Amino acid sequence: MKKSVLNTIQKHLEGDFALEKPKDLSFGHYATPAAFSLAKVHRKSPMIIAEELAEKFEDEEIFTKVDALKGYLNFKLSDAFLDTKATEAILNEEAFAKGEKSGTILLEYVSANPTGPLHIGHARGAVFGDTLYKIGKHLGYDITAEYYVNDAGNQIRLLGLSIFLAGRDKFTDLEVNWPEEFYRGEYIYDLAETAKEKFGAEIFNDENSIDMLSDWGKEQMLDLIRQNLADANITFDTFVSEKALFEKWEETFDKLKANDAVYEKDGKVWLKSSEKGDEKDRVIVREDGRPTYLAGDIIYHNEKFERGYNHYINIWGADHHGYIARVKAAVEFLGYNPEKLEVILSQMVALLKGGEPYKMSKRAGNFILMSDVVEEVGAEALRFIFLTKKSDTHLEFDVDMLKTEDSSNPIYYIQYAHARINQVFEKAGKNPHEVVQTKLEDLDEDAQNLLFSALLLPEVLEDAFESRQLQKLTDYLKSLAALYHQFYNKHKIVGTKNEEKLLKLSAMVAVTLRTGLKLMGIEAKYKM
RNA sequence: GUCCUCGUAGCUCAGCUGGAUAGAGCAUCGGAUUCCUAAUCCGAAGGUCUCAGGUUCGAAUCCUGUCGGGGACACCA
Repeated sequence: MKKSVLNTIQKHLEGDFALEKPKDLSFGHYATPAAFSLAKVHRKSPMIIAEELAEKFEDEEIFTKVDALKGYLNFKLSDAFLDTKATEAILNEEAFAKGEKSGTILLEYVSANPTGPLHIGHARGAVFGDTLYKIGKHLGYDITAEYYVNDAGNQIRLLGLSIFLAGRDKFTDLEVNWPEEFYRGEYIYDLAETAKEKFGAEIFNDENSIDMLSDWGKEQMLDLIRQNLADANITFDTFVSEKALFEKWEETFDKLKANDAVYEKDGKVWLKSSEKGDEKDRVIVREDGRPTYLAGDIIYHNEKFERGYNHYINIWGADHHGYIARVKAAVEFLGYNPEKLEVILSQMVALLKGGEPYKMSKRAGNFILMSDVVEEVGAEALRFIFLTKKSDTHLEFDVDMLKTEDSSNPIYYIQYAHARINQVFEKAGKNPHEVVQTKLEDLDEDAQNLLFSALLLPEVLEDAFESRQLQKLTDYLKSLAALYHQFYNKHKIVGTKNEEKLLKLSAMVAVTLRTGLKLMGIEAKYKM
């Protein structure tokens, strides 16, 4: 819709101009302040320029009215144009708001260490990533959703050790010397219990079983993580193992050396990241020859770029902020364009319950499990609440609020609008396809505004995706639902002389709500 | 200390590539149901957009600074 408008305006207006929403829909559907900037060039008043411009649009069919007001140029779309768009959408719902974008994107998100279940902070990145994925695909991008499994390094051994000690504590009489660092939390004891059933309690007598428990525990945790994700309607295309990637370390290291990216000092190997915008150089191989975590990420990003995507998006926790510069530096040293790598930070989530704050900690046992929250409020409410806020701002919400089934819970508000529409059709004894050929003409202002709003989904989706601000979609759906509720309260539909028109209008609203919800991983309700 | 972020209604937040009278939800108060679901709607009240400068036709929006909250500054992942 916006595209048609832009094309038409371009016929009469040269150069760049901003197309925006008028303050008030009664002014028109679209507006441009172009006359203000032209005023400078032509040394004429913006009012006069706007009026001259308005006249040029008199013969355009998609507009019924183009007028100048206080220097703004306001465009009002014709009923026939809006009707055509609505008819297309209702007849071919699957294609509604689909875009024609092209290009491949590798989207990496969650990538939580397989050392424990997902917590509420992971859930935010997961929901954001999954929704970005769904919307991007709808717009036409070829996107791959990838999970980077950190299955190498200390933390996996720590997992094995933690299980081992928990088993020793629970199933043997041996004394347990708890080290400074280990994984706490009930799930470790659950794992020890399962391990006992599977391997026998005697494994807890032998420290040699720690390695085995590490590998086994990691697999268990990955299964659990996959399950946590699936419970929130989140799936991935690919899982990439850090451990497996280390086979390519020599090869990647040689490439860095060939590109003069590293040097040796104090027995360690350093990446010259400060040459590429990082604060300082970073160690990538320790004195004892073990590569650091950064080395793993360098291999991974080299491998990612070898796969040849057009664009790369990583969704990281906000605590990884300082990590961006060094990874980008590495990418550049590897001979790739670091601008193709985009990092989206997902900020902390503060969870409240009954107004009391929860404190989260990843290592300690008192973090809030994603699965607990999903169980408590449902996957859909969780997804929705995470999507109502920008990913890079702190989010605070109270689980008690999400448990209520009234207007303080925004998802019910939208669902209710959708269910209402279905109810109206039931009362009328018709279905959308029976009324789709009715022409939407001579609508009153309320109906026209509602129709226009329902047709905005394509541009909202594009805006939300390109700006990575998915709250634009939730905001839009909330306001569309509000418009429908208002309309419903004000205008009777069933049994009126405008019944067919208003049913078609309702059907259009339902298509938009349903499509928008679907892209957020939420199924529209037909009855409540 | 350096860097990054945020600061808008009582609360949680939109708005920020400069543009028309700064918005929503919640909470508060008042009202609407013989009529398609009142899980809704209508109305009222609520603001020095942290503060101070600057840029210009125009600043919540951009710049500088200030104060306040949060975060990052590993050979841990």
